[in-house]
Amino acid sequence: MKKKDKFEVEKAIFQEHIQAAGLRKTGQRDLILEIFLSTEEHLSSEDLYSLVHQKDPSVGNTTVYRTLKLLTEAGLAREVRFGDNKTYYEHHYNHDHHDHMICTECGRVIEFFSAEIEARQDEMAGKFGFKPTHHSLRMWGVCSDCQEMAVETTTAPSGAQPRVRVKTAFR
Amino acid sequence: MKKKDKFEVEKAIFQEHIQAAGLRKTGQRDLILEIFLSTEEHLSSEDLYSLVHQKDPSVGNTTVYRTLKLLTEAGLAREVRFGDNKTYYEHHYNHDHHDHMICTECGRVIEFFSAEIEARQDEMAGKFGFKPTHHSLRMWGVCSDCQEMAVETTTAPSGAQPRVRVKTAFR
DNA sequence: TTGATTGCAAAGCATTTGCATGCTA
DNA sequence: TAGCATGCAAATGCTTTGCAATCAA
Repeated sequence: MKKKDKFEVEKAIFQEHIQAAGLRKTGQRDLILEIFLSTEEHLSSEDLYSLVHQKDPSVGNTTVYRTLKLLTEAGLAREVRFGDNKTYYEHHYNHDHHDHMICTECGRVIEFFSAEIEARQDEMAGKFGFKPTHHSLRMWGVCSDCQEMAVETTTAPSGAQPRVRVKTAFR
Repeated sequence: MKKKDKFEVEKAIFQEHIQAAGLRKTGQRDLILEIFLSTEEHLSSEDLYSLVHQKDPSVGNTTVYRTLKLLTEAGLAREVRFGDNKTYYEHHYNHDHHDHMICTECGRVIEFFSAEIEARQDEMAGKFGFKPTHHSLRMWGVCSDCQEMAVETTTAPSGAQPRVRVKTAFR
């Protein structure tokens, strides 16, 4: 049996978006998409550009910007901002909605989700007759690792932590 | 009895901050603070600059930027971003913490507060051993006025709305 | 008098745009 | 072949910085 492409669904979505918009499939777009999908991190355009550049130095900066915008329109990527005046992109397709905690010491980003918070948000919107399309909740502070460092403890990270995906921005 | 300055407390705080940091009181800073305090809106540096410029055309753009930063440090102003890549400033002293709903049609900003959301946030942070210093919750969508416009109703805004302060950004 | 403050112009930075060339459909 | 895509350089837009002149303490 032929081995299936790990990202075939995402690629099909992109393909569909491309065609629906009367655009064209190109080697650059394919490469950028491939690398974006294989990187489970919050990437700035610059980050992605340097990864792409390693594989194919002929690809230009502008194309990465333009393609990221395309991926966002296609619903494959989502823009996020962490306060350093850069736009980061994260996977959007098949990824649950979540919010972010950003460590101001090390730049680590913790993704979390609270159904209760979401519910209260909708409730508040309803009170004002406001129809929300999307939202953004971010908390800045100090992550557990950086707190430990600050007090110079040697205690090993203890016990069962809640499930969390940790990523790093602020390169 | 002498009439008291409406903003004497804020001015005293600024004065104190100025002195504590070994800085100097100047006419420009006084004017900028005065105008900032008298404007109950979300102001970009450019907005504030043009207001200041009307009173005193000799004040420069840069000074407004620098002073807004100073006001933020002094705890009198708070930076907010609504997604148009500008930094807005709102009053911070003696103003309750709140979050924002931003109408993507007209730029109207609705301030709201939910103790429950705040509590859930702290709870989530606690789960991850994260010590939050501040946070930002924003919802984008369509405000009630713009929804009415969209469906071309002539119904007058009905009934008792929750207390809300409405401001406008995106000038 | 000393050193902070100011305004101007220039520089920064992330991102966008104009345009000639290249390439997909 | 038509016209979208690309890469480069230049342009943007907001914000910061360098610097000489000014001004507060």
